[in-house]
Amino acid sequence: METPVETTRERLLNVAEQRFGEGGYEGTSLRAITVAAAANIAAVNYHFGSKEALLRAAVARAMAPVNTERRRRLDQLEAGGPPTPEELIRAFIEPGLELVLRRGERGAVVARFIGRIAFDPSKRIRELYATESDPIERRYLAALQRALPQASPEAVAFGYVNMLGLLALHQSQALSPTPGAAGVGDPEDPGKLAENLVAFLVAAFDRGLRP
Amino acid sequence: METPVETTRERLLNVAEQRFGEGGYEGTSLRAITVAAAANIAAVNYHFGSKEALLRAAVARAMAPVNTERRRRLDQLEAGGPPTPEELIRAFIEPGLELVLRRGERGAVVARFIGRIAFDPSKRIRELYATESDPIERRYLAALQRALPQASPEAVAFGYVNMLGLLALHQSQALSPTPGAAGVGDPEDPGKLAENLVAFLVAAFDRGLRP
DNA sequence: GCATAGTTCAAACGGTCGTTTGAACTGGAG
DNA sequence: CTCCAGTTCAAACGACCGTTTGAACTATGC
Repeated sequence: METPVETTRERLLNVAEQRFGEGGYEGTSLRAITVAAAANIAAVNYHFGSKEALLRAAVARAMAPVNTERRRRLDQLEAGGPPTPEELIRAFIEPGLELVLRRGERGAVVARFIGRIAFDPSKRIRELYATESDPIERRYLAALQRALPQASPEAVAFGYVNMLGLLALHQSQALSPTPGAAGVGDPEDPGKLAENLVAFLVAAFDRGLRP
Repeated sequence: METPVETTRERLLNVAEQRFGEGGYEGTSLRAITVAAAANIAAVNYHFGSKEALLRAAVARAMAPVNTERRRRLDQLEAGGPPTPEELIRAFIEPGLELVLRRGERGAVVARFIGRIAFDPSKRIRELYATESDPIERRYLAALQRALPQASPEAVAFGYVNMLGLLALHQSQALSPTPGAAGVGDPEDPGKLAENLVAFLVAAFDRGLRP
């Protein structure tokens, strides 16, 4: 087969999601990224325009498969009867965990990167993440509301924020064993983490949302 | 009464928790802090020794009343019969939300700061937060395990991490209206947020932890 | 008044930051 | 071979970073 040579652009994106996920946006310098990517310092501005544009491109590339899978599952669910809360929660959580965690080291790097971005309280980064995942999130919110007609819109939004936050938490802890909290980010069986998280959230949604 | 003049040291701590909470540790410069505190740039190194030491001092000061209140509640609970999961969750969440949110703007600033620190995936900052809250957290973990004897230690730790994460999430969103998720960080009634969060977590702990 | 410990100050230290420049290289099209 | 658009490169830009210095100020005890 032909040799799939990594372009400078791809190497920059790979290293960016590794370093940004590890040290955060402000805590990672372009020089650290370009050195690790075996690229010239000017390459970032040539290919992306700025440091922030590199972040934006990395977020878009990392989120694309997750969003695609979520859309696919949501389509499939809504094609059948009205989905249950559990089905919706599963369709949201699993693409975020399995899809990246099942891909070994590289997948965990992507997960940590996504989690850290989704997590970040900084205004600029929050907006960046929001624009990337806004449309699909609206669909989930609406579907959740239909599945939980007895809950107020505020309660559904509250549950959704919590689901998003917990997913980001466990994503950002990929590659972080956190020995105090055993079994959480168990790299041996990411599916188990997904099951635990889904069960936790289903219980909270079903009985923990005040009307 | 005597005029309670704020010392330079206090002003630095006040501004530090505001700016660190807003822009993160790496994203906030000592110059920005000292200017806002009407102090000389050298004041930080004189009073604290370094930027990181300033962060450490700010974390310690902000967490102290929360930890004290948690200890007090835990003592009180354990003086009576064996506490229920709900009582334990309440004793953990409420000091983190009410104690700071009930104090107006300043309290919200402290909450955001604590939440952001507890939230931060960076190694150095995680360790800093851990040393500050480790002893009391061990007590909570042990008490939770006793209150949930049917759950495995891994499951209890998983629930605990989620509780910690959701508290940090809502703390860090103090001062952030997040219009999409209405009612979440409602500054008008922080007690309501505490109630919602406790109910959410109690349901998850009671029925969402796999054995 | 004077010494002294505590605090503040302007100024500068060496380093690193994101970004820009213009020349050098690359590989395919004409 | 020539040309040229695309890419890489070393070098430098001004700005800002955390930290240090040593002198100046302040207030208290003698």
